[in-house]
Amino acid sequence: MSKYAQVIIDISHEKVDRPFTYRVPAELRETLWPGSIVRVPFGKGNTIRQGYVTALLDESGYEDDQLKEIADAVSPDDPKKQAAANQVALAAWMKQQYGSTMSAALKTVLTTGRRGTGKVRREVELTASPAEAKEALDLFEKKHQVARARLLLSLLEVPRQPYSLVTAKLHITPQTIRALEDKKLLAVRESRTLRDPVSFRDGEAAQIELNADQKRIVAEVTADAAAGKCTVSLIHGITGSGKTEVYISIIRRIVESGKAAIVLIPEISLTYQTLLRFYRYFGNRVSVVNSSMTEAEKNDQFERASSGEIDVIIGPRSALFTPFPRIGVIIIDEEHEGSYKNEQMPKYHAREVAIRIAQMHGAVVVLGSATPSLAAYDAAVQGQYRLFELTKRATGGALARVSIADMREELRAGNRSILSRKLAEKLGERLERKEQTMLFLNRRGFSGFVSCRSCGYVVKCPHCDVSLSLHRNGKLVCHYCGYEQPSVKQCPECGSPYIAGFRAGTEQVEEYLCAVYPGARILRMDADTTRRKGDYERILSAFAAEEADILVGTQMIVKGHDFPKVTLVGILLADLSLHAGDYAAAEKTFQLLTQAAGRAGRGDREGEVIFQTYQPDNYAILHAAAQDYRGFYEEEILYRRMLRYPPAAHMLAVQFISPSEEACLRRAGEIRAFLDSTYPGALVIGPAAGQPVMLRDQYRYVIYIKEEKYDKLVQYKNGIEEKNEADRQDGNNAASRAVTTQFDFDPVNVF
DNA sequence: AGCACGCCGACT
DNA sequence: GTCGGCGTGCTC
Repeated sequence: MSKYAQVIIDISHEKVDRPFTYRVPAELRETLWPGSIVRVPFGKGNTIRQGYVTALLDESGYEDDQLKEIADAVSPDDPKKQAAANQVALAAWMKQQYGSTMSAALKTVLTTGRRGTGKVRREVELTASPAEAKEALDLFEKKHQVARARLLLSLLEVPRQPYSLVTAKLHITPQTIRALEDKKLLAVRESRTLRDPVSFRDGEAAQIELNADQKRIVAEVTADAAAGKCTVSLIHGITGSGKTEVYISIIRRIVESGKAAIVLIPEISLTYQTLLRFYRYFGNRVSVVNSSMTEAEKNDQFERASSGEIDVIIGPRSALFTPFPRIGVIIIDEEHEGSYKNEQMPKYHAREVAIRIAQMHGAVVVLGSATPSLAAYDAAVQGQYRLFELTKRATGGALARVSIADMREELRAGNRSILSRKLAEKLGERLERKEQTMLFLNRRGFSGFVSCRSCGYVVKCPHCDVSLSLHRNGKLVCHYCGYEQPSVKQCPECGSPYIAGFRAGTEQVEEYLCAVYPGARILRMDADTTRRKGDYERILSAFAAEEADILVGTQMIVKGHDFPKVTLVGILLADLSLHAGDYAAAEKTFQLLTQAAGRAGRGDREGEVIFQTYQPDNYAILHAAAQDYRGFYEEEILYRRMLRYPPAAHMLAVQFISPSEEACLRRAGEIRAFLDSTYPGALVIGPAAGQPVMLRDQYRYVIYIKEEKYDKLVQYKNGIEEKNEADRQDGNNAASRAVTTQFDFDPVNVF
């Protein structure tokens, strides 16, 4: 019905990345909708270009003769085009929901080479011989043709360069490239092939045996899917309870009904074994994307998906945007993982976007985890998601025995070493019995909190109830509100002088172990020892092959492989992740401890787990030791409700980034004042310094807003965007131009 | 991204 | 002067 349409032109350039208003011809008024692909005249020459309708309007705000008319619409029943249009509508939603530019949202959603016929990779290649090129270069320099000379000189150094790099970094216009192309000095190459990343195949269509609990989940989820109900199901299943079999069974039914499936897995966690399982059931109808693939390779998989060549895609976060014509189910494995939150600009959460996509396609969403995120579990408890519990190990076998070692007592007894007496004793036994041990240092989120080694007291922010972080300047700082106080010399609780920041490194642990157990074979795994590609797999498979007795590492040892010979797992300092200085520290700790505990006793022998801690009464540690998720949830949700942290409320981080600290801080203050005066009811915190305050020569400050309703936060975000725009128009506000604003809804990492 | 316009040095 | 190339700005 609408007479006007907002159209984003299909040109991937920031300068034209804004909606343009066009008149809608009468014959298209019924068929256009947001997300339609149209062809429009654009620019001085009125060249016909593809565009995406983002909104329909009744009023344009322009005179009719100022506007051009849409030429035509791309056939809306072409499934490929429809998939692309869906992606654009999704991008529009993400822009609104997460506060990014439309170009960033489109870039995320559409990936590269979206032109159908695909200019996947354009490269400029020097075709002339060096002698010819030098001759031409001399000529250009003599004629003061600086752009041509610059390009040729650069190509003499690196003969083959990406087209985009040449135009962007070298400031070369396409005309210059074309001119040199005409002179036969260079050529523009385009490459595009569809590769299949899967190099193995076996046609074995194995049968899956499901127990009653698993069958129930499959039946209920597929019934929802068949009925077109867009439900979200959370499978809370302990390690080894057979979640993958459930996923595969659900996908099989969905695929039989002619729809596609997306399986999200955390970055790097896809093991070869899991992949093999999927291939066994879906053969060449399944594909993978991962971070080690090139853009072109990933794009090929997306192409295969949109043309109906495959039904199932497995991949990280970004696999969400696979342009299947009809999606039936989206599965998110290890749903609690932090890598589902995008840290780039639109800072979206895969869970939320998956639900949105499912609504667009009439699909179901399945979340699975042994330690669900509080957000997902709370939604399930509230009745927004279906909740399924898998409490039995499908393979049988008992859970490990967990005990807690009180490090305060060790200090009292004069033991100042890294290992408690109990862990040292058990470790000795394992070495004697030729069994393996994993020692785990949960440094994730470690931010230098200060605690008392005598009584376990931790210095916290009086306003935010999170641990204060010790900074280089000796001050204790809150990550949320910026509160500062000098460090303490004596424990305010018990008066002990043994109060200090922790220094913790896997290297020190390794050295210590070498000294105490000279005969033991020790492997270390952390960021240092896994620099190069393949290091990660190599260390884990060496340990699996029993080439070492002890594996010391950070959280990266918690995931992946099964080690049947591991009968002892020691968490060296459970407190480390407990005081990360963000509200989710207890949740992350519970997850890490539970997963680490799950590493012990995967074989036929019973496993043992020891948590070392200065806070043996902490609820996250106690519930993890008891392997009681529900108990942990009940207690943690109270804390979140009390302090209005997600998921009890929502939080928006407004981040300010600028090369000038003064401008950055001033802008943060201005926005804070703007929020206080425009939205008097809003709970605004900060500004606080980013962590670290300077990154890549840019200063970073942040303010937080807490609010019950997510929609309210979106309103505040829109308000800030409008103010930025208004200040920019005024031109007299330097801060609004020199300072970039970014939004992060329900942040998972401190900024 | 691609097109027009205006500026600037080189040469009839 | 004018020719031609390069940078800049604009595109509903």
